[in-house]
Amino acid sequence: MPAVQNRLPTVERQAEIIAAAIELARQFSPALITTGDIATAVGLTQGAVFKHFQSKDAIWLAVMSWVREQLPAKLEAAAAGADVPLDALAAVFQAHVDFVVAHPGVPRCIFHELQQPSDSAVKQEVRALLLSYRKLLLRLLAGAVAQGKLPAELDQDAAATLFVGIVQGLVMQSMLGGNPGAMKAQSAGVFAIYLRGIRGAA
Amino acid sequence: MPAVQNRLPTVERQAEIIAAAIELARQFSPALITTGDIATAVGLTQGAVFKHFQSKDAIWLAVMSWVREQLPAKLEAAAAGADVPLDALAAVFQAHVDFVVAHPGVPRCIFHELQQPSDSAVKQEVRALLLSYRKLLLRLLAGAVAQGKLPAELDQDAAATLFVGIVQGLVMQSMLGGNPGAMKAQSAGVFAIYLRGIRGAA
DNA sequence: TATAATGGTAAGTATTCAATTACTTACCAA
DNA sequence: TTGGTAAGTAATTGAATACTTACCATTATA
Repeated sequence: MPAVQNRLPTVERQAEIIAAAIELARQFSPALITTGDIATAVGLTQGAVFKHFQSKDAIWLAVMSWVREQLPAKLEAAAAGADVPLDALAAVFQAHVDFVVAHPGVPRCIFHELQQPSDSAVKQEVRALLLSYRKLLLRLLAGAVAQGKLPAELDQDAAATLFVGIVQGLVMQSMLGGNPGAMKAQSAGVFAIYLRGIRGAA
Repeated sequence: MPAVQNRLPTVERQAEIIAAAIELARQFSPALITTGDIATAVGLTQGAVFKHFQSKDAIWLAVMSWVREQLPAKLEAAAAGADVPLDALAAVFQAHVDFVVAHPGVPRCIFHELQQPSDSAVKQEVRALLLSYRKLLLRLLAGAVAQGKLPAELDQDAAATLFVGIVQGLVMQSMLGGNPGAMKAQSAGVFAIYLRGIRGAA
């Protein structure tokens, strides 16, 4: 019967819950995060969570929606800030690394969703995210080829796949070590090799 | 009530359980695989599983031990079959892709373990696996540099990180599509870019 | 200022799942 | 044959966990 101090409108509370879920995912596997964990992180009782989300799944869906609204915007902004396509590629790479370092829980959520075999709404959100990522990369790669900065024989599909793979691989290896900050240290050297790879004549 | 037809010694039953767990992980997230699932896959009752493993965790530990005994052997064999270090690198890459295509459940188990933040015995097994992988790669890279096949200025650490990342990235993207076979199609183009990247002058 | 909606609590429900227990059956060596 | 051990079953236990319900306090509004 302690009176409620912090009564918040649903929209704000939802944002808090989403942030808490991402923050929890920094430390724990999303599979192990319970609605109770989220509730205490926000400072509510477990039941109160369901005043703002219909189900636990809806929370993760909202998390992915948040990512899908944040990350592409930052990547596009990074790309837009560069003059030539190759610089844009580097900027996008850096922006992605920065985002992951800032929100280490996000890749864990993505991995977690990818594990589900069924085509849940959440997984479709993830798929749409990676698809738009690929599209951005292909645009930049094609632009560089058009400007003669990359060889015309370049396998652009493979180059895009490799780009995404590099980031994902870095994330994975940083998760192994436990410190997402280590990503930044390795990212420069790794990207340099990538650049040489796509620039070198076929 | 039904008489037991198939009574097996623990060692064989353990092998069956390990195989069943890996096979189940092909379809379902390891987080969702229950001891009951494993039991019915093997054709036992749930309780019987615990005649062969002390805990559920012990099963996943055994799975990773199996991987740690299979995969490095195949990679080493692939490396040994090549004459020059650069061919060995390509062979190792191919062997790894083949292994993952043959056992798609394995990367899922690895991802799942990496999600656990604590230093469980299983995670240490994973860490040891990737460490020995890196060691093999660095050996091959250094060998190629010594023979003048790769530039002396090459950032070998970054090259090893990137190599592992490529495979992991491919796995991840194939999991997204749902068909692990797609990995093979992309692997050649991607590896070609990698090769150019490490071969190109710094 | 009365009232309805909202956001919260506390307690409960149904279910799932790892692990245990009590007991049975197959196998093997003496 | 027999007795011990290993490998199995069926049933149960206890702890989590997602979600619900009954109720209460705050807030906004008519």
